[in-house]
Amino acid sequence: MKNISKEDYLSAIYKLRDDAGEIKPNLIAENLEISPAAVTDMLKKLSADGLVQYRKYKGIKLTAKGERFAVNMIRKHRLWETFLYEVLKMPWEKIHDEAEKLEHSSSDSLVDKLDEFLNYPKFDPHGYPIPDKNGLIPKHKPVIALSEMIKNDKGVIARISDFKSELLVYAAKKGISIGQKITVKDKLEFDGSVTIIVGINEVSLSRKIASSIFIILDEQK
Amino acid sequence: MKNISKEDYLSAIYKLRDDAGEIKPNLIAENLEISPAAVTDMLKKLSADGLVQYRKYKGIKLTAKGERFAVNMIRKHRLWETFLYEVLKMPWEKIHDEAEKLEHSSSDSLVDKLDEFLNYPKFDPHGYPIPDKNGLIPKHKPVIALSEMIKNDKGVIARISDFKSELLVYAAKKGISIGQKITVKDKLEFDGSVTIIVGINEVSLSRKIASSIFIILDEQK
DNA sequence: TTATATTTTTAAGTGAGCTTAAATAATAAA
DNA sequence: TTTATTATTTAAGCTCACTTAAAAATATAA
Repeated sequence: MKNISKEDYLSAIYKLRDDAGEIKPNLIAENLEISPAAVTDMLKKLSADGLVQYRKYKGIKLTAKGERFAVNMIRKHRLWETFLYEVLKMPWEKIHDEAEKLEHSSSDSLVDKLDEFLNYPKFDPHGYPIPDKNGLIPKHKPVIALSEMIKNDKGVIARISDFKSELLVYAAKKGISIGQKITVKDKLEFDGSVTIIVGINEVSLSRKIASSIFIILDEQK
Repeated sequence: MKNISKEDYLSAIYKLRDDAGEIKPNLIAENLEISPAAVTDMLKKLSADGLVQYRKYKGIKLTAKGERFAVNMIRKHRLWETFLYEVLKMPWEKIHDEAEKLEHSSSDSLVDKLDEFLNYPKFDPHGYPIPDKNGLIPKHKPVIALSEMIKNDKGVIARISDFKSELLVYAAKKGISIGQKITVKDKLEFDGSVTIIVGINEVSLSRKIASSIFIILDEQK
């Protein structure tokens, strides 16, 4: 496995697949910003390598081997993000793209050393769990998208999608960060936007943004 | 400049060029382990990009722009080596190859942060100088290859070539490391091998190995 | 100086991962 | 169920950094 490109496909499949563990070629194409034809091509190769289960026109699934590769890439990615943020103090919104490159350029043994140096962190700076060297993924308490919460719900911010760095800059500006307590003050059915109280601030967020922020709900009394 | 391959050519030219700053295509080909034809191809592209001065059948030189790129790559390489060795405690002989990959996958701003975190080191673990962010290269006291020393010469080990990891493992086993004091006990003209005293040990080294170890000579009394 | 050897360049071709365009299969709507 | 729409695959072709083999230039030796 010397190939950056295959690694990207496996990570993408892992991250984008549905609850049944399946995914359609188109979704991969959109996500990696390449043509569907390129995806078909690569799926044949990944299938030949025993990394995905692929039959023409059917949903695609990772094999156990493909899953191990994908989890390992995600481990590398999240450890590098943690390092860049916690140790090098790089800006929050830049670490995703840098880690994206580094994950392809570091051996397992290097990443294990990094894990040790960071003292085996369980979550990355965006709140995503970091698989350990055996592929075990730490469990959060269950989270719910902010967009799914209703008026007067309270909770703690657990995860913010790192897909768009814009979002991260915006969130930081509004005082939204992992571990913050929030309360839903209002929700508009009309456009799905929510108003929350975070710290001393009141912040309104569009449905799209709210669906990228995940919350651990407070226990019900 | 998104291209790993061009970066490799520039670093190689920088490292291998002669005292006049020139290099022959063949040397690049040998070093990168590719065909001379591939080198000709790439030289045309590098020349078109204004990175090397190239005319058919003539010696090759870096332009000022090419030099800046090369020095920047070397800065990245040596900072990553320092990090891997000093911080992650990776084995000495592995850091070169890991850094080789990382140097292509890290932005200037990431590497500047790394430099800061490492507290602006001046030399890497093999004793090579680390260019600063402006491309300035720290000066050692002048060094001489161990193979050039004569009987009874004394000095301090300043640099060990990191080209072959085998050499590094061997050197470590013999107690040879940066900063150690040595004395040349004997030198055989016959095969160029030298016997040195390092710490409490007496070690014999072939001419080839001795030519990869560089020494700061003691001041003459 | 001429002959020989070596180095470098040119020419033609390869594989990987992409592209666009056309063909085919699956899905959704009438 | 038929038709229209959308998703996927096939086919042909591109670019990049390489390869091998042959041709041309340069360097070395007789």
